[in-house]
Amino acid sequence: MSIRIVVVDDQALVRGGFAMVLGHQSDIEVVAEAGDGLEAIEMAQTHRPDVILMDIRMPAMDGLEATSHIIANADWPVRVLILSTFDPDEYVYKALRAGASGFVLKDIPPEQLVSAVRTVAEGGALLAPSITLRLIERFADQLALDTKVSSRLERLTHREREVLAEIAHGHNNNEISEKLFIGTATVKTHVSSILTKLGLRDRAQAVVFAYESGLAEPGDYDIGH
Amino acid sequence: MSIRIVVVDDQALVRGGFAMVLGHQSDIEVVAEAGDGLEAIEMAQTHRPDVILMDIRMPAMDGLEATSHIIANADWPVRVLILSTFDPDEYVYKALRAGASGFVLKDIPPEQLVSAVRTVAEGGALLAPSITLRLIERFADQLALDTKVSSRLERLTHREREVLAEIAHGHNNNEISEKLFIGTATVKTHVSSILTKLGLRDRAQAVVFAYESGLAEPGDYDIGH
DNA sequence: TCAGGCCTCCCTCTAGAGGTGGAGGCGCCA
DNA sequence: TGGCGCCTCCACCTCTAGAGGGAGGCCTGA
Repeated sequence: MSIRIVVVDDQALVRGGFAMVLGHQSDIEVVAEAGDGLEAIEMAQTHRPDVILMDIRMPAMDGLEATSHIIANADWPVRVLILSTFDPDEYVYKALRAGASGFVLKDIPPEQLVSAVRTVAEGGALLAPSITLRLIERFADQLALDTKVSSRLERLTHREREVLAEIAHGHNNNEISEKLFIGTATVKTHVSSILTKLGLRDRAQAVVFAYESGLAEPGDYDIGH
Repeated sequence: MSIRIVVVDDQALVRGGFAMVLGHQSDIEVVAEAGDGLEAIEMAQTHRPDVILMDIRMPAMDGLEATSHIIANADWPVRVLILSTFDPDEYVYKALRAGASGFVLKDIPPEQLVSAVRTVAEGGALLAPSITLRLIERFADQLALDTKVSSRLERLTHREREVLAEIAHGHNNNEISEKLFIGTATVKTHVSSILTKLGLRDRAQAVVFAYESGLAEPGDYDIGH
C-alpha cells in the first residue's frame, strides 16, 4: 500500500519537480496537484491523500490557511508537510499551530524530501535543522530557568508549596482555606511565611514567582469567564 | 577541512560500527573513541572535536552528565549528538537542557546518521521524528491556548495592556505610576478597568491571566533575590 | 526527655487595593 | 460641530492583605 500524496505549489515547474521526484519512488503515489489553497482543499476532499506537500506562498489562499482548513475538516488521517523558501519564525509557528507535521525548506536534496514524506506518513514529525534548533533553544531556555529558580522553592515547607500553588491559581485566602480545610488565619500565616522566605512583597509577586519557577505552568485552567 | 568526531558508547561493537560508518565519509574524521562519560570528557579535552556522538546509557558517568560537563567547560565550539535506544521524554528534555544539538535513535539508517552529523556540525539541530512530534505538540498546545485566551486581551485598550504587563511583573500601583509617568490615581483607574473587562477579582488573578494569555512569558525577569 | 520544626489558630494594626462617581483634555469620525 | 472613546486625575469609602506577636499540638531526632 503506497503513500498517496497531493502536491500543492503555485509554480507549476516546482510542483512538477516535486511530483516527479516523489512519483519515482515505488512506495509513493502522487494522486493530484494543486496550484493554490482553494484547489488544495478541493483536491484533499476528492482524493483523501495520506500526505499533502504544501507550499506557503500562494495566490488566492496561502498554504497556512489551507492547512488549517484541511486539518480541521478532514475526517480521515491526513498529514501536511509544509514547504517554504525561507524560514521566518512567524510562518513556522503558524504552521505548527495549523496542525502541520513538518516544515522543510525547498533547498533540501531530493532524497531527504522523500524520507521526510515517509517520516510524516508514518506519523512522525520533521523540521528543518535550523528550525529545530530554535525550537530546542526556546525549550531549553525555559527548562534551565525552571531549575535555576526552583531551587528557591526548596526553602518552603510542603504545606507552603501547596498554599503557593493555590495562590498561583488566583485564589484568595478564604478560598484557599476552604480548599485546604484550614482556617483563614492559618492561610495568612503560610502566606506571610512564603513571602518572607522568597523575598516577595505580595501575592501578585508570588504568582509571578510560581510561573517563573515552573510551579505553575500556562495551560492549567481558566480565570474569569 | 573535515568534521572531527569523537564517538562515545560503552559497547565497543556499536562504537566501532558508528566509527566505521562515519570514517568512510570523505568529510568526516573519527579522532577518538570513548567507553564511558569520564573518558568522553578526557577525549573531548584532548582532541577538541567538532562533534561528539554520545550514547546515553553508560557506566561510571552517563551521557547526559558528560554532555553537560563538556558543553559547560568547553572553550571551543563543540556540538553533541545524543544517541539513544529508546526515546523516553525524560531523557530528551534532560539532553536538550544539557545543551545537546540533537537526539536520534540508534535504529536510523547509516546514511541518515551521516547527514545528522553534518547537520549538527553546520550548527543545525536534529531530533528523531517521534520526538519532534512531541515537541511540536507541546508547543502547538501552548500557542492554541495563547490565541484562545488572548482574544480577551483585545477588549483592553493599549494603555490598559501596558498596565497589565506591569502588573504581570509584580509591580504595585506606585511603581507602575513611576514607570509609566502617570499618577497613581490613573493607575488605579486602569487596573479597575482591566479587572472589570476581564472578569477578574484582583491583581493576583490578573497576573495569572497575563501568563495564561501569553502576554507574560516565563523567562522575562527575576523576582525577589 | 527536651529542643526544634511544622502546622494550626488567634489578636491587633496599617497600608494598599479596589469600587464608585465625577471631571477635563485630546483626537477621531460622522 | 457634536459625540465618543481614551487617557488622565481627584475624592471618598470599604475591605482584604500582610506585618507582628503569641500560643498550643504534633512529630522527629538528639
